[in-house]
Amino acid sequence: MAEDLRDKLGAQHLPLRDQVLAALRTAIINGDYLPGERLTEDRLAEDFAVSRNPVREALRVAEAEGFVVILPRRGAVVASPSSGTIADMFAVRERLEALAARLAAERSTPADVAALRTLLEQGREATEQQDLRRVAELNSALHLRILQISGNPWLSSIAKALYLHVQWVFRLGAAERAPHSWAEHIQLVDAIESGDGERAERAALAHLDAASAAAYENAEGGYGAAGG
Amino acid sequence: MAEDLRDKLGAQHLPLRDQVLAALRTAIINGDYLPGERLTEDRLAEDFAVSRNPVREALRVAEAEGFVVILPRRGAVVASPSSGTIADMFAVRERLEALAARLAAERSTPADVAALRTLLEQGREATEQQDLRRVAELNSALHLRILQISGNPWLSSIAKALYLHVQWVFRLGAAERAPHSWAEHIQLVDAIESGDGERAERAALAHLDAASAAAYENAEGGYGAAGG
DNA sequence: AGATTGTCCTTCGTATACACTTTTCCCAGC
DNA sequence: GCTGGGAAAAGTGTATACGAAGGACAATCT
Repeated sequence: MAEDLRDKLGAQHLPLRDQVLAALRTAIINGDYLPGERLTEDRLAEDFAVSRNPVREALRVAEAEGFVVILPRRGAVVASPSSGTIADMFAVRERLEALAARLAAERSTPADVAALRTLLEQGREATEQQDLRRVAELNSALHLRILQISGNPWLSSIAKALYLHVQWVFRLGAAERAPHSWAEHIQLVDAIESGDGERAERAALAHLDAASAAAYENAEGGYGAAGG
Repeated sequence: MAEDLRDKLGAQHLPLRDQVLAALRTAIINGDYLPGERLTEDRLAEDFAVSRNPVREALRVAEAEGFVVILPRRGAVVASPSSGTIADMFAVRERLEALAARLAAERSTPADVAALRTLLEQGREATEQQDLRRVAELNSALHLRILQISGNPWLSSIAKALYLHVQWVFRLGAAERAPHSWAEHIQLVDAIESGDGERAERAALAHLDAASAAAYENAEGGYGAAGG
C-alpha cells in the first residue's frame, strides 16, 4: 500500500511519521485541509496510505506546532488562526527577525552575503517575469537564509515555525506584495553586508512592519479562505 | 498496571500520552534522565506503566520541543544542550521577555498587577526563609504570569518553552541567584504597573542580562551534571 | 590483529482488539 | 412540526502482537 512512499523515501531512512507530518503541514498550508476541518485518524491514514500509528504521531507534533488542535476523545481539527493571533505572530516575528538581522550582520561571511545577493538577483528576475510563485519561494529562502546565517539555532527554528504560520495564513497576500517587498530586501541585505547590526535590525523591522501592514489589509474578512 | 494513573487523571480525560509527556519533561528537567541517556520505548513504557504507544507519541512531541533527540532506527536520547545554545537561548529570551514586559505594561489590569505583587511578596518570604526550591518556583510563576498578561499566545508559548529549557540547564544556578533576582523582579513589576512599556522593556532586559551573566558563570564546565 | 560474520536488541510500521465517549439519527411523544 | 430520549455508529485511547529492517557488538575466521 505504502510501497511507493517506501521505495522513494524509506531508503533514505525517513520515518513514515515524518513524511506524514511534512505532507500534513503542506496540505494545511496549501489549504487542502481548511481551518476547522475535521481530521480523523482513519481518513488521514487512508489519504497517506499508512496505518493509524504514524498518523497519530504526526498529529501530536502538528498539534505542538500549532497546525491542528486536538480535543481529547473528539479528535483533531485544523487550527483556525484568528485575526488576533495574526498581529501576535507579527509582533513576535518582528523581534525575532530583527535579532536575526543583527546577528547576521555581525557574523556573516562574504560567502553568506554572496548567497543572499544571488537570491536577491533571482528574486529580481522572478519579479520581472511575474512569476509570483517563485517570488514567494525566494522570499522564504531569503528569510530562512538570514535566520541560518544568524547562527542561533533556537532563533532559527522558532522564527522558521512562525514564518510557516504566516505563510499559511497569508499565502496569497504575501505573494501580491512581492515587488515592493524586494526593495526592502535589498536594503536588508545591504545592511547585513555592512556589518552594522543596528542598521540591519532597523531594516528588518521596517520590512516586517510593512509586511505586517500589507498582510493585515489582505486579511480583512476571512483568512481561512486564503487557500481557495 | 496503570490503574493508579488512570484513576487519578483518566477521569479528567487526560490522555496517557499527555501524562507521559509531562512526566518525561519533568524527569529530564529534574535530571532524573541525564543528557545523553538512552530512552528506549520499552523502558519508558515500563517506567510510566503504560504501553509503548503513548510513549512513542510523547517522545515525538518531546523531540519537537527539543528535550530529546531521535535518531531513526536508533531511538531517543536525552538532548545535550551545548554551551553555545545557552547563550543563544538567552539572546532569544531577552527579546521575547522584553516584548512580554512591554505588552504586559500596556495591557495589565489592576488585578494582574495585584497578582504579580502577591507573587513578589511570597517570593520575599521564601527568600527570607532560604527556601530556594520555593523561590525558584515563584520565580517561574512570576515570569510565566507576565507572559500570560502580555496576552500574546505565541509569545507566551514560545517564551515558556524557552524558559523550561533554561531551567533545565541551570536549575541550580538560577536558584542560587534568587535573592538578587527578586530585587530586579520588583523593578520589573513596578514598571509594568506604571503602564510605561518602554520602561518595562528596559527592566526586563536588565533582569535577563543579569540572569544570563549569572547563568554563564555557573555554567563553567558541565551543565549536564546540573541534575546531580 | 584486522576484517567478517552472525546474533541480538531496538525501532518502525502494521494489524487487531476492545473499552469508552461522542455524535448521529431514528422514533415516540407532545 | 418540534422536542426529547435512547440506541446505533463513529472515532479516539490504549494495549498487544508480529514481522521487517537497521545498528551494535561479540565471536569467528583469515
